[in-house]
Amino acid sequence: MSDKIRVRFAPSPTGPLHIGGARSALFNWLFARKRQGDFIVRIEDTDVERSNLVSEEVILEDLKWMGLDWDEGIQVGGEKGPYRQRERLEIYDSYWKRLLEEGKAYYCFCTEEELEEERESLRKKGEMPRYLGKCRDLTQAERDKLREEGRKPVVRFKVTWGETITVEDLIRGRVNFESDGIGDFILVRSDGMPTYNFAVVIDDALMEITHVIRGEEHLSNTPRQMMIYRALGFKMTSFAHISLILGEDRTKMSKRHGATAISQYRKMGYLPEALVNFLALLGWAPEGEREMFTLHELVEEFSLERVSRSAAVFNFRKLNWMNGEYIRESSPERIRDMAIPYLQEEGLVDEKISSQDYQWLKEVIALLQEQLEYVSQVVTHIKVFFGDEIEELSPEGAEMLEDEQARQIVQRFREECIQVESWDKETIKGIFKRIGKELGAGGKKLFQPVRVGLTGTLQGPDLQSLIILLGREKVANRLQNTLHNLTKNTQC
RNA sequence: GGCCCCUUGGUCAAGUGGUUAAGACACCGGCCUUUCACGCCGGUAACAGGGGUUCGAAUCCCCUAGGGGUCACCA
Repeated sequence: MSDKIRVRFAPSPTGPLHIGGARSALFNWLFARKRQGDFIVRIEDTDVERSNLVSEEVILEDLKWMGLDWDEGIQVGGEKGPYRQRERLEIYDSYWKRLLEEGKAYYCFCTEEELEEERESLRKKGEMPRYLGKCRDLTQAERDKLREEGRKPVVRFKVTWGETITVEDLIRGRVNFESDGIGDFILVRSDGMPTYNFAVVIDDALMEITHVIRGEEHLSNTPRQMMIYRALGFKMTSFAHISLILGEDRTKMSKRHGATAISQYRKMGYLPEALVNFLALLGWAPEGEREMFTLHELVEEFSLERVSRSAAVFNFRKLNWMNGEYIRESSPERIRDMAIPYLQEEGLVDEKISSQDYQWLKEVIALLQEQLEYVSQVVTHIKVFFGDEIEELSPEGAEMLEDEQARQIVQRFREECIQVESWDKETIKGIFKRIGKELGAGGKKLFQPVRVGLTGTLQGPDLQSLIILLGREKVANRLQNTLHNLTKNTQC
């Protein structure tokens, strides 16, 4: 045994990996990597009703997608396994039996109704609803009798009253709790399954976890867990409770605030490094003013001391900005490859892409990528590159083409396009030059009519690049169609 | 309701007794550009309130208010 730091991420596989869990995992991972410690992933699946293997898979995939790896745990193994709580049942058994023998725990036969009644009356008195220990002093005979009646007992921890439990939290400092406010809590359910508070202690202690870094919602559970550590004579771990992530209405982030699952961001085409960078900045701040960091750089910068105590609102706009930054820095090839599935889904490109189209797409993406916030947006931006007709003539565009000269420019531009021998930037430039000279137009007056004729709007990607990538045929067809529709409309 | 945590601009946040109270997103303005976007430059905007302590408080203490979490045979 060494003084090596060991931290863990212990999700319960009852759904996808959420923003909050992802950030907890990230902070644990960063802490481990920074301090050359071990990062362990354990599955907390004692909730038989809700746990499922699919969720487990999804969570693990999302962690990997974020770039997090683990030294020990599920899938990779290790000496302190197994790493799925359902496979550790015998281990828990030995510990709760020991507590029972030492008189530190006891069987409780109370029914759900009895408990609810007790809670309700305490609530009415303005006290903390909790179990007051009714079954603490049951005799063996009484227990046998209740068992014969068919009651299935739970095992409760016997809380010592009149005690102050102090959590030395690495982020929050000292936090005191009175044991009188904590009722005898359940260690083992009537079906023999350990509860979270019990299993988590056994696992953290046996896996020699040195630092428990988790969400603030666990802070009030900590005194219970500390009591178990003590009762069993385990070495206490350090605790660090990170603040919650809130939605825009300042309540705990949930589905109604928008996308909360990591997989949703992945599906929308967010880059993992952007999401990770953004998450790192929620509740933690680096030393300088820089805020773009790779995972590797985050490891260098990270420290628990700079984790903030207050809750943070998840700001989608900033995430989008940051993701856009990462998209702009990415190679067109990468963004293209990410974009293809969305384009296929829209039917814009074939399932099987020719190498020519593949190349073409790269150039199109290179033009588009600066305005993307996330990759799936590509399907709307890329529409201008498809079809022989413009999607829709905008009012501003229509107004522009009311001008006689503008229409002439479009007409002439089309004619030149058809006649010209080659199809490259120089050629297109030459056409514009010629027409400009011929009709005495330049700048906006020269370029915008063509843009409108080609796209229907006043804005879009660089015009010359657009023309090249559209190809001669589409350019000619679109301009003709636009002109045709225009005259048709004016005649009516 | 009891217990616990939190409180710097709309949002993320720096700040740890003396600062013109950083920076980023968003917003507004300007520049660049054939347009949009990108980029660049600039601007609006904050210490929840009240008491102390101190020569001096965003920073330390107390109270109030507000927000959040938690009180399960869920984690």
